[in-house]
Amino acid sequence: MLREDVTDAIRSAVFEELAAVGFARMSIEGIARRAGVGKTAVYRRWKSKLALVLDLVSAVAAQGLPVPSTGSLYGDVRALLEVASHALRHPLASRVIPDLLVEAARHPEISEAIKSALLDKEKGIAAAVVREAVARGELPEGTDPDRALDLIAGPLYWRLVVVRGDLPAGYLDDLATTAVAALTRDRTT
Amino acid sequence: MLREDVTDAIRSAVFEELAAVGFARMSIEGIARRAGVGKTAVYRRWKSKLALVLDLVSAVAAQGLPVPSTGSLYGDVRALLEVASHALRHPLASRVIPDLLVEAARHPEISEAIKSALLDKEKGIAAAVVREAVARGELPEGTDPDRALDLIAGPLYWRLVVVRGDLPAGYLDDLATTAVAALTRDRTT
DNA sequence: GTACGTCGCAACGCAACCGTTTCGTCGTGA
DNA sequence: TCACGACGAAACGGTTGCGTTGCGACGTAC
Repeated sequence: MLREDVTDAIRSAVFEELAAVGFARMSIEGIARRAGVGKTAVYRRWKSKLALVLDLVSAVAAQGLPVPSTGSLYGDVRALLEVASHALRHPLASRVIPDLLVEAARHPEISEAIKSALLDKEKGIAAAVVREAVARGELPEGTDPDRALDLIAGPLYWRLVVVRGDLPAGYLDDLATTAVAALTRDRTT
Repeated sequence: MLREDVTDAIRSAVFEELAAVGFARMSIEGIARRAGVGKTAVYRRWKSKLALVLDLVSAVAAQGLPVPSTGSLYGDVRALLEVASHALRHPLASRVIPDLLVEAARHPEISEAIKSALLDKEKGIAAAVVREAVARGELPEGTDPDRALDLIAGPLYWRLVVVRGDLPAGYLDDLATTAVAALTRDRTT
């Protein structure tokens, strides 16, 4: 019977190592060292570096993302931004997420895992938020949820991850207001 | 006298290698191999992998970014999106840029280089576009150019780089219209 | 035509990591 | 009490890249 505390230590080490050096530089030896564990213990559980990371991603996926339902489009969007901004400012996650997104361009398995663990769920959430807003009459029928996600998540990701700028007080409120206005506005001209 | 054709071959190889395997996995041996050149030729010119990349980035920076001046805010924004979408869909640049942006989080020198070669220039362009729009009366005084850049570049970067989705016909027009509307709208409530 | 510097190539010793195997220890279940 | 299996540690041979060195070939400037 594999010891669960060892398994947990390895999982944490993978996360930390991923944040520290990135997927490309991450090594099994480094993970075992960080976890205070023999390489044997790692290889007994996973067969490769890739398998370790895929396991980590699907573990994150399993815990799911909260689906906001505040009763208003603004409230839902604001809640989405709140959650996303926390993730993108988490000291470890803020390094791991962009790193894996970039690696996904080179590894189909990572791409697939990230897609089903994160992007598809976000798309689903956006779709749900849009659907409810349409039902409430806040948005016109036929509103494109993918475009909605671009407008909601894009500016935040750009600022926090790409530019790595700060988040002034009230900025999330402003982004939410802006996104709602952009979605509400008739897409004419 | 160093042979210029060799220098050029190395520079190209760095760019291609960066796109193929990323900064983390890139090796001097791989670059020399790809350039069809001895390691000696590389070390005679640059002292490390980092120096090679910094040189590449500042070479890109030197050629500068076009500053749009179409006479209207929409025209300028649309032109910005056009240029950015080309860069982010270029088969090599679309891999190199996100990779270096992520590496920048780990290497202050890369961060600094990218910042002065790309981000600061983009901010400058956004500032110029906003300034002219204010002068024309299209935007209110005190419009935040950083926020403007978030709203213009964020959705596009999210779609092309993060989600790696497609770009439907008319999408850039729509993004430009949306961004202009978001900027124009009085930022109340 | 001679001298110099760059060229590609190959080899150097060193370090890190690969994935595997062996070993002695320890904890648990039968 | 005993057997079994997971544990950490260490070593294995092999691969890759490091940064350096020595080599003979080539080309150009003087």
